[in-house]
Formats: sequence, structure tokens, C-alpha cells
Amino acid sequence: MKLITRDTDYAIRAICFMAENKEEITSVSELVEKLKIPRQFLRKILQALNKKGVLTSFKGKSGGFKLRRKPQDIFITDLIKVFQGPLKLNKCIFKKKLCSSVDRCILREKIGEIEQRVVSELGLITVASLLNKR
Amino acid sequence: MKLITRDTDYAIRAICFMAENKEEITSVSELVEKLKIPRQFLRKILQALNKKGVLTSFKGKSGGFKLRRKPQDIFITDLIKVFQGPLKLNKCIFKKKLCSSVDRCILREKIGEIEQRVVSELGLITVASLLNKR
DNA sequence: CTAATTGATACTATTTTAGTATCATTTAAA
DNA sequence: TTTAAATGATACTAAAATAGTATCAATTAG
Ligand code: FES
Ligand code: FES
Repeated sequence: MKLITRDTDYAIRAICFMAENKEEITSVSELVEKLKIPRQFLRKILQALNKKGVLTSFKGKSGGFKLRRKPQDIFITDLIKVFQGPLKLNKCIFKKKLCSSVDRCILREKIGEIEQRVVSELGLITVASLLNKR
Repeated sequence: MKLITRDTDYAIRAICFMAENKEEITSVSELVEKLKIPRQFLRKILQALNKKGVLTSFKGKSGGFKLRRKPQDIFITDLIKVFQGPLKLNKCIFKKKLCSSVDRCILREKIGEIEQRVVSELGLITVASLLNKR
């Protein structure tokens, strides 16, 4: 049961690197060298982050990527959403068929509550908060 | 991001059925008919539950399965563990490499805390609690 | 002009989840 | 005692999600 998949993971690392290393523009080549992430996979990830408005991209020679927002305004949940879709643990497991003859399902309710918790806890974590304590 | 996979789901339904329907022994055939779960898949699931001590099995004609414990003593987390292994959201995503040059990782800590929450919330749900409100 | 870069897109590989098939063994009951 | 209905064990297949690769086109600093 993974809360964070590989692409989200790599995205977090890349963004942390870019946030620390204050050069305005960082290229894939530099990230590959420093973080040892497979090149094409990382490219795909950064392109997605660009499309979703987390990064800005610069084409051509000496191009690369740059954070579009400040580290304290980039939430881990944003990144999870980009790669893993909306943060839902829920998804009406029982298709409303069985687990309640009445029209409410205890298990689903409970999972809904848990989800709220997870979302709100995760919702507090920003890229900046991952860097602070270094 | 699924908190509960299909096999766990089916296990819960089957066990709820067996808990309600107070006949001592329930056969796969009956469950298949009532719950519309694929036969072989359900068999595999019930066999696993038997091995893990949740159910007892009875071989031969008119055999089947029976709850080994009372519904209030069967926790959803037990079932999750049977099919999905230990309840961990954690798994040191960053392999201790990057996200802290100091030797602690904020993200991991946070996820650890969230995990505790999830586990303790889920830990309160029993099969009995799913049936009560009908 | 050209080498270094991103954009777009299609493809492949691996792992996890879901489901099937089959034969052996057990047992209640005709 | 035979037999049909059950589980035990195990190996197999299918589908979906995750992880990663390959390639060519467009852009741009130098
Ligand atoms: S999970 Fe959908 S009705 Fe219970
Ligand atoms: S997740 Fe392992 S060191 Fe941060």
C-alpha cells in the first residue's frame, strides 16, 4: 500500500534539489547526474509538472526547468495529485450492493474519515518543510 | 491508492454474510450464489483465511467454513494483513539517500505519523461494527 | 550552423492484482 | 460401498498499474 509512487518520489527529489540549488534554471542533465534518476523517466515527470503548472520550462540550449512557485507554496499533495490522481482511499468498495441494506455503509464512512485525516495531515507538508531541517 | 484490495473486500463480504446468516457452516456454493463472487477466487480467499486462523474449514460433503472467532473479535485490519501484508504506508521512499543530509527525513516522519493514525482508526473497526447498524 | 536542450508521443518491461483450472482428498448420505 | 459435494493444494493465465525507454521534432544560445 503505497502512499507515494516512484514518479511522485522522483518529482519530490527533483523539486527539492531545484529549491536548494538556487540557480535559476536546472536542466535534466544536471538532475540526472546529481540524483541518479533515469533520464527519460525524469523528463516525462518534469514535462508533466510543467503542464500542471508546478514548473516552468525553457527550451533550447541552456534551457531547463525552474520552480514556478516558492517552496513553501508547493504542497506534497499537489505532487501526489499530478501523478496519482485525486487523493482518495475511498472508492465505494462494495458498490453499494452489500454492506448496507440501509443506505449507508459503516466501513465506507470510516474510510472516508480516515481519508480526511490523511489528506489534512499530508496537506500540511510543503517542499519548504522538507528542506528546513537540513 | 487503495486501502483495501479486491480480495480483502471479498473476504469482508463473505465474513459478514457468515456472521449474519447464523448457520454454523457455510459452503462456497452458497456464498457464490448469494454474493456473486467468482468461485475459484473466493475459494482461494477462504482457504487463506482458514490458514490464518480466521475461519475453520470442514471437508467433505456438506462441508464448508465457519468463523473461528466472534464478529466483534475479527478486525478489518486482520483481514487487510492476510491479503495485503503488514499495514505500512512508509517504506523509506528515499532510501535514506537524499531527503536528509542530517539523518532524519521529515517526509518519512510525517508519513509515519499518518500511518499511525490510519492504523489506529482502522484498528477500531470489527466485523461486528459493520453489521450493527443494519 | 550546430549542439544542447525541451515537447510530444509511442512503445516496452516489470510488478501487482485479479481470476481460472485441475487434480487430490475427505466425508455425508443414498 | 459407491458417489456426489465439498475443501486442500498448486500451478497457471489475464488484466491493470507502475516503471522505464526510444525517437523524432522544435527551439535557441553561442
Ligand atoms: S463501501 Fe459502498 S456501500 Fe459500503
Ligand atoms: S524517506 Fe527515507 S530518508 Fe527520507
